[in-house]
Amino acid sequence: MAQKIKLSTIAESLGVSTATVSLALRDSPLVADTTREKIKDQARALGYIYNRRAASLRTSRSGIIGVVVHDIMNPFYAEILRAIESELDRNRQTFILSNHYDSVEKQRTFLETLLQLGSDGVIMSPAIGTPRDDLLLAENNGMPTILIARSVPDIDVPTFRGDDAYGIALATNHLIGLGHRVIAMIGGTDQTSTGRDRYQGYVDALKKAGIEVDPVLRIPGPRTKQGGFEAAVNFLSMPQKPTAAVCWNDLVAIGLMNGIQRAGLVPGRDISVTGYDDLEEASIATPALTTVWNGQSEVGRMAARALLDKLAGSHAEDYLHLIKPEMRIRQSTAPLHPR
Amino acid sequence: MAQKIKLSTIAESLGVSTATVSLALRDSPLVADTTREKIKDQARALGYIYNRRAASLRTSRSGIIGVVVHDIMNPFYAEILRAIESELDRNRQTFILSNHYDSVEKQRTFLETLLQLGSDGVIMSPAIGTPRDDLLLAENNGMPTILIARSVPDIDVPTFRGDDAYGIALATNHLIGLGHRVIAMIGGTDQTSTGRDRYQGYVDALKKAGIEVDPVLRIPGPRTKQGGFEAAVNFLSMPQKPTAAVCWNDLVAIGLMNGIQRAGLVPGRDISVTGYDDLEEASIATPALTTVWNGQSEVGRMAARALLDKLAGSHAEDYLHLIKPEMRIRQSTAPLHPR
DNA sequence: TCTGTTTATTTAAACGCTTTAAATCATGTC
DNA sequence: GACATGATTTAAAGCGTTTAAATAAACAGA
Repeated sequence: MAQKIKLSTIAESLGVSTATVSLALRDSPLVADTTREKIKDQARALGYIYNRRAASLRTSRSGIIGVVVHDIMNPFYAEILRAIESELDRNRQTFILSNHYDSVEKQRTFLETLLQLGSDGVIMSPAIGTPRDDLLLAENNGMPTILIARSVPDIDVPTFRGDDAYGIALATNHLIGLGHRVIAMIGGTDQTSTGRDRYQGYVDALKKAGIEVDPVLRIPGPRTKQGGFEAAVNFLSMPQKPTAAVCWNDLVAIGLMNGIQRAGLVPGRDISVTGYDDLEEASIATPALTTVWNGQSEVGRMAARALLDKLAGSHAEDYLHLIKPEMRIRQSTAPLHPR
Repeated sequence: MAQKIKLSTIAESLGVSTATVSLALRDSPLVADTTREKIKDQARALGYIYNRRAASLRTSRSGIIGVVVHDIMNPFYAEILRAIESELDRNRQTFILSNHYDSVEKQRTFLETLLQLGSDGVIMSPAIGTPRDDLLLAENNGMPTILIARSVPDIDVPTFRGDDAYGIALATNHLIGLGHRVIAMIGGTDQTSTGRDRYQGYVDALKKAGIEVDPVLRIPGPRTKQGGFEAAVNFLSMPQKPTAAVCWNDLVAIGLMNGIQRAGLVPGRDISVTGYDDLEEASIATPALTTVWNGQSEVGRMAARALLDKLAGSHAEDYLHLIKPEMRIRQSTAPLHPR
């Protein structure tokens, strides 16, 4: 790198003004075709690198979109991110990613960073306990915000997520239909809207079937394989002897199945297990996991689309967008075994 | 947002110059304590947001570090990223992430974006087939580069990765020690340095034990669970009747074990399987996976550290840093069964 | 009171780009 | 040849920071 090539370097070498060069490189119709070609060739020849900071300082558009989720390592979010990435890529936006691990502080720090960088907008799955001010921090500073996966009551921010109550009811009804009566619900928390909705979906489905709801059968816990794995002991030693488990998500379900196998039982025969999300992994688990598709790809795609539209100036009127989950029946659930 | 608060807004409201404000906010000893306090209070009161683009335009330091890997959804990279994240966080650097999915074009586009944004440096696990020019694209434009996980021959760029040949030899020797003689190697490619090293480690271990190497026993394939799962059919129908498999990584091993179970056999009893990486998941798989720890956390931490040091001006002399893998023996391997 | 030092603050010039009004050029018409 | 018209090009004013150099203020020593 001999020396920094900038617009003026090109301009001087060609005897035109920087204005012309700037215009030419961005295909403005104001500059003559021949000039444009000459300029583009020269730019290439000199190895010109567009300086976005300078441009963005001038235009106050950065081409950067921030994305915050709980944990990108969690395949559920990873699948959403994949969809966001592909949509943003198509629109030549750079995206900056961060985990908040449900730390409100880490989330705020990240939002502040985005503000400092002049991010054009942000897509976030808010950390548990996010104060209202933080949620609006971006929006109030001119950075449009879209929520995904988790929603916040009474807030006018576009939100995209699966219909949890409906989805869990699908899974619960499936088990009830197979004859199960003692059904536990494993994993997750009741501190998020998602958590409350899911529990509600489970409760409603049981009630509608005339099955009494026993709060002891609700075993909250980490939303990970490890969490499901560790819940197995507790689950198997319950005096109520549940014959089936509705799990918070696929990870918990797979962990639970591993735990059940360790105990010498066969999931999908001795115990029925449902997952939630339908991760890529669900279909190759052993036994293949009966689960509920939670629309990750749709959530990601639609959220990104919504943000891009908003940036382009369009104004949507609806805030909450619920994606309808769908049942995926595989081998981890079976009719209640006569014992 | 009434109107943008900038340095000059604060300056005017306090009757000082913007220079003083700038200095004060960054704790320069050049400004008097009383003035500094006054300024900081005012900044907070007005809700001032530091404009990094402007600062970075001026200083040509952005505080941004780019990170490119094959696929952040792959837990192997995710574990590395976790370590990088925590190291960079500690040093208040923002990081921008991207997958290249082994597309040289996507990788180049990302590198160009980083250059445009004025990224301070880049940590990359180069895509298969990355041309030399691309590898040096960043470096040649003043953006220090660190390579991780994959290395490139004859190139003076600091590289951090596990010692693959040594690690795979560990796994292979472990199986040989258990009495296995027909050992397949499943998954992965021979197009990367990693691939060649791993195959070499496997071959060398076999040779050293006086076992003839049968190239048919090498089944390359995707480095995913799906890949391992699909390889099972092929693996189980081989005329050579392998009794053990050295897998490219844990994902392939877990997929393979799933496939073996589907066929009614029991991994860890009928067939011995080793993984590679020691992902969090390895220990909760059923059976718990015997594998080789590949130092993900170390690779990430050291790579980030090296980049930060380089940015701080220190000059390291060594280029290739090999992390020594370690054997983790669990239940997926067992002494050769008399049949 | 004057000079020299130290401390505190300000001035002014970048950093590299975009944008728009105004200037220049080329062309065609009468 | 004068003039209108349309096509190109350019000058200049920022965008919000940082920083070297200049200035001002305060203080001490003689």
